Amino acid sequence: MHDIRSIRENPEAFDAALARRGLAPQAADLIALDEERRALTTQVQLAQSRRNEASKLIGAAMGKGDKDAAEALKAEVAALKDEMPALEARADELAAKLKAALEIIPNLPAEDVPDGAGEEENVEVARWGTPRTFDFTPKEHADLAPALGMDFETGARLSGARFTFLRGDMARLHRALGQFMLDVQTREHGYEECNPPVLVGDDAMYGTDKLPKFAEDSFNTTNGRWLIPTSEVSLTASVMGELLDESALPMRLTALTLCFRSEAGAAGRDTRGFIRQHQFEKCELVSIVKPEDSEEEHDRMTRAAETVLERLALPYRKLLLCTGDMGFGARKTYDLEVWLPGQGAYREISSCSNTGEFQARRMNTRYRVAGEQKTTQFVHTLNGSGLAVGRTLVAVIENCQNADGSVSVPDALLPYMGGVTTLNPRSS
RNA sequence: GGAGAGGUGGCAGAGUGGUCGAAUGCGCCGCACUCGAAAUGCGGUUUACCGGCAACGGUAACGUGGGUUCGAAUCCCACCCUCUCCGCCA
Repeated sequence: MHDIRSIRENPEAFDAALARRGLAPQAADLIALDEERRALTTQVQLAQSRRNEASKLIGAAMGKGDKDAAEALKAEVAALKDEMPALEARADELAAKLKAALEIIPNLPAEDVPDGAGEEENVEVARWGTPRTFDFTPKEHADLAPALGMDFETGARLSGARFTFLRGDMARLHRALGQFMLDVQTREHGYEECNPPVLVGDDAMYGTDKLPKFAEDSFNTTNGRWLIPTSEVSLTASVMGELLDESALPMRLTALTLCFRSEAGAAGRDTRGFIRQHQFEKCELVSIVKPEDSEEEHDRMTRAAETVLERLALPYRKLLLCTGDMGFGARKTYDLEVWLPGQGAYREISSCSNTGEFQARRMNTRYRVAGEQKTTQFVHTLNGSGLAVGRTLVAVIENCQNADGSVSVPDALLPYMGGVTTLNPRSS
């Protein structure tokens, strides 16, 4: 959510930033709306002020037993009350209109974000690991994994397309990945392990900028709750509406949860395999920090995600997203893409974003600043995947496959596998 | 799901129609006393919005939303949440 005051103070900068996102200028319209709103607000407040004043006088007059004076004042207030509801309604309407306009405008890109129209213009900033050379033709996971317990048919039969049923060592490997990620983030990077609700109310979704614009991307229950598209929602909104003490920051939270996405806008994309599911697990990282710390925290968080890939010996590259490919709430985003030898391509496995105060404004999450004239300030929030478990499973399968169709368990996961070192094709 | 109690400032906790943004205590900040500290004393200490260069003035907020009233933390209605007991249940 944008601050109308900063738009008012610097409309050119606002429009210029929107232009970098490929959006038309809006500052003039917003400011006009806001001016009208403020004028109305002042009128309403003046009327209220007069009403309050008269009411106090009525009390005083009645105390003195001056009934006539009290009645005269009552008549004056009654007249005032005839015109007030219309003014108030108009002021509320304008405020709602302004809010409706502001809440669907995406965050402004940070200065160092490259301009670009789409993913082709993202900038690769780092590359780690060397893709393995195979002495056989590596298979795609969708071909290899069914024999190892990744049961697409049963998933589809139970729930439809984009659902998968994992069995045996495949299910265990999936679990091992999740546990491993959680352990790395909690033990090595100082994130607090959380186990949040995956069903949340409108406020949590709104606060993390998933509503109102992206309602169709998530599943919504019949009694008005939402299945979280990512535990970014639960973790970030855990501080919704709070006035935090400065000593509570930085707050670093992680959770391994199911995530649910309708994939409404992805019809036909990645329909095969385990890459794009309606339900998947993700180890999420969320940081709540002071504004001056968010840039550095963004790098730290991205490193925390990279660490998991490096421990698993999975080659990856790091992209700085261009303005045209960034998500709605982000002011700057790094994507990590893992190498998939079966597909012969790098595929997104993590996305780490700094939203600045964009979400904090929506959630109304502030902290107390010691010794400042302005005593409260919005926090900055960041979120990142550390990592998406399902896609990591895909990456392990493709990178660690053997000629006989088996998959070797990465060393880092052995402590979690109860003696299983290789996933072997089932005989049936 | 049923019955009862309750939701007030950073925390605890008064307040049942006007002078209440709200007593008191704790916490926090400043000052005094002290070599220093503790204790004690004095003063200060909610947030958002509107107007104003500012000083400051105004409006709103006592779980949320409506209503009654000249006037609501206080009365009425609905909803949400918490606690206790019962029922059910992983």
